[in-house]
Amino acid sequence: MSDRAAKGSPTLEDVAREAGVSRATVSRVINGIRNVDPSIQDVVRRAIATTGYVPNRAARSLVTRRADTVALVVSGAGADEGGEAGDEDGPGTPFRGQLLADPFFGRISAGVVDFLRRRAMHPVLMLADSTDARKQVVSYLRQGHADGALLVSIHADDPLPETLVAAGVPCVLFARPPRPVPVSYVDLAHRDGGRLAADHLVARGRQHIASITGPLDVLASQDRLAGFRDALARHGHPYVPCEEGNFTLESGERAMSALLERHPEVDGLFVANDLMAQGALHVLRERGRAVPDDVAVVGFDDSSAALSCRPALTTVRQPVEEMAAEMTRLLLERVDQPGARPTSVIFEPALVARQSA
Amino acid sequence: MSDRAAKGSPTLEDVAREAGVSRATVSRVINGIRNVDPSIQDVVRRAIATTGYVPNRAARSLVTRRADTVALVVSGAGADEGGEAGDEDGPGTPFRGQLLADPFFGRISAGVVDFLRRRAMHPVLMLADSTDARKQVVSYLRQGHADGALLVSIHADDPLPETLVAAGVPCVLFARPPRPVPVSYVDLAHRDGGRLAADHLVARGRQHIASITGPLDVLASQDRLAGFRDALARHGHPYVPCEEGNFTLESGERAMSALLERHPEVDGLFVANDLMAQGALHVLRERGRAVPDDVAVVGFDDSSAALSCRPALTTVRQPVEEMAAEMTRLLLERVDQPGARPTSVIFEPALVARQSA
DNA sequence: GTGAAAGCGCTAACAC
DNA sequence: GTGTTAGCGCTTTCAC
Repeated sequence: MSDRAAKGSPTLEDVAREAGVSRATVSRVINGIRNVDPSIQDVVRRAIATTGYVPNRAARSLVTRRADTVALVVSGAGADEGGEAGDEDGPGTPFRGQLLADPFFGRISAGVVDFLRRRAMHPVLMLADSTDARKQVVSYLRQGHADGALLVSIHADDPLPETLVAAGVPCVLFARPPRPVPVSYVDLAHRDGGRLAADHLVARGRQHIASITGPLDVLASQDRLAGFRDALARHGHPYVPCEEGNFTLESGERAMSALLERHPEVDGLFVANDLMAQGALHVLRERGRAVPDDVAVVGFDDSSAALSCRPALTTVRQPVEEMAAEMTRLLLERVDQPGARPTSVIFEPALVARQSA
Repeated sequence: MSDRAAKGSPTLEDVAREAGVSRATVSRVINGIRNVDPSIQDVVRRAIATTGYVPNRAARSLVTRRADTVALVVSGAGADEGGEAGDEDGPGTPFRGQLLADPFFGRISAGVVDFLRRRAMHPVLMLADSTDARKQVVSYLRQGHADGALLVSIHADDPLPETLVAAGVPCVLFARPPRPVPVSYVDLAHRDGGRLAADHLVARGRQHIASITGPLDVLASQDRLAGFRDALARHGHPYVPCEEGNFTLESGERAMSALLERHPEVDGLFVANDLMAQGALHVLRERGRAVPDDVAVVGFDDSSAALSCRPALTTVRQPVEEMAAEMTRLLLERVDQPGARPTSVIFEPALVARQSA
């Protein structure tokens, strides 16, 4: 209601004068410090209301040395082209927006935003997809505009985690870093996810089980496959035909075609993410293989793609929003106690049974 | 490299001492103000390098009264449940993350981030999906943490545009507000989009043309339909069977079923967004109607859904990233000259021909 | 062309 | 329990 465009918004001083107390007292009331007489609290609160006072963040930050803001950094390697973020905008179109347009990242943001706003905080969105952009991120953080960084790394060879840690910036990663870095992270028990998929396919009576994996230089892909293989071995399946994809729909189609060529007998399939699974479904339909009757398909992520497929995808759910919330909690904790040693929190996946398997 | 965790990072004072000049001079060099002897500039720059100085944003903001940050606000009405943001996470699951997980919103973020970072700025992400959250947004902006707001409104009855304008917060909307508000916005020429779809279907020789519309309380839906109808009328089609959806996949399926029931003769279809079109495709396939031979389908948006469909969707492309970039440009302009009167910038859609029509 | 000095609005010792 | 006071690090007149 009050006019922000006016000469100047009211300051602590104004409120203090109005209330007939000192700035310090007003400050105490605002910051919820006890030691203030209830009746005076009332007077102050009334003065705040009548003046329309709003604290100035810059002034506060200057003295508290806190921005009360965190950065949400989506980070790739030198070039572009997303991995898990492989929601392509067109064949061969290395579209810049790719990373952010990925619903997977959207789920992360959702978890972060939802957690932060309870603390009246909000994330600053940053894209670090080039050397330059990475420098910008570091400089931005060093300027103190944010108290720390939530880092979602797309590429295995992303240098940002190390850079940030070296610069002394508090940060928490969304997944275990490929190279060991003394930093906190949240992650999924990807192996367990693979096991879940294997158990489900076996329970469905599948005999010829194969997999379309993610890029094998990504830890998550390796782990999903390893868990899947181990569980199958335990069920008496010593060998799992595999085809490597890169998390995009097109790569799922390619991998499915290749797999069908080499192993036409396949009747059970684990695909390392939903988007590739959707591609696999396309190819199976073209080839006249019924899903789930001829081939049972299990995806991974439980993304929106899983729901928009027909048949709807049975898939391994990552609790991405919860993971993101926990990542945020860890960061805030770390900002409060910069000394503490890094921790990790691992989440369990769950199988979501739909029509495809 | 320098240790941020150390006692305190270097200040202007430190640099000044190192360079043997005054704070003012260092400040001038940093802010690129002339009137500084080139040789002294060099000395200062060297001092900056050796001290590892980084300006403190809070201190700067305090005196410039600029945050050099903008807010990107995704705003719904009281409850949740997205319109254009209808990328549902499950039938009947009013998932909070919905809005942010929508690739449409992702494209907007991408455009915004991409534009801002050239100015070394980054957006603060805020979700305003409840009365409380809306208050938080206003308060946050009034605290001066951001210089203005980019507003992406999902619902027709969103009160935020008016609130923000009334509070004197510079802002720019992503689409024309339903109720007249003196505020700048960018938008698409939705009517032209409808016309594009109509012309294309007619050119493909379709005789029985129908439409699945978006929610008709949304201006964009109305305009897309109006443009579509007008163009068809010009081609001698006086009547267009319609079914209303709500931008979700499921609603597309429902609408398609209803349409097929009432108008089995349909051979051409315009769907107001790609996600509903994907749903329509599912139903058509179930019913044994070949696309595009039996029924030609044109979508809207050119989202990732259009590419993940089979057949791939012919659709009307919105240049969302460019629109978002322009929206950002308008906001920055407005922040610089708060007096200027509002403007609007309307973008033209383009037909992207793929397999479905 | 450069320096000195006055704040920006707030918090946090420290006195009382 | 409350007021006084000293800055936080920066920009920006205003002298020189």
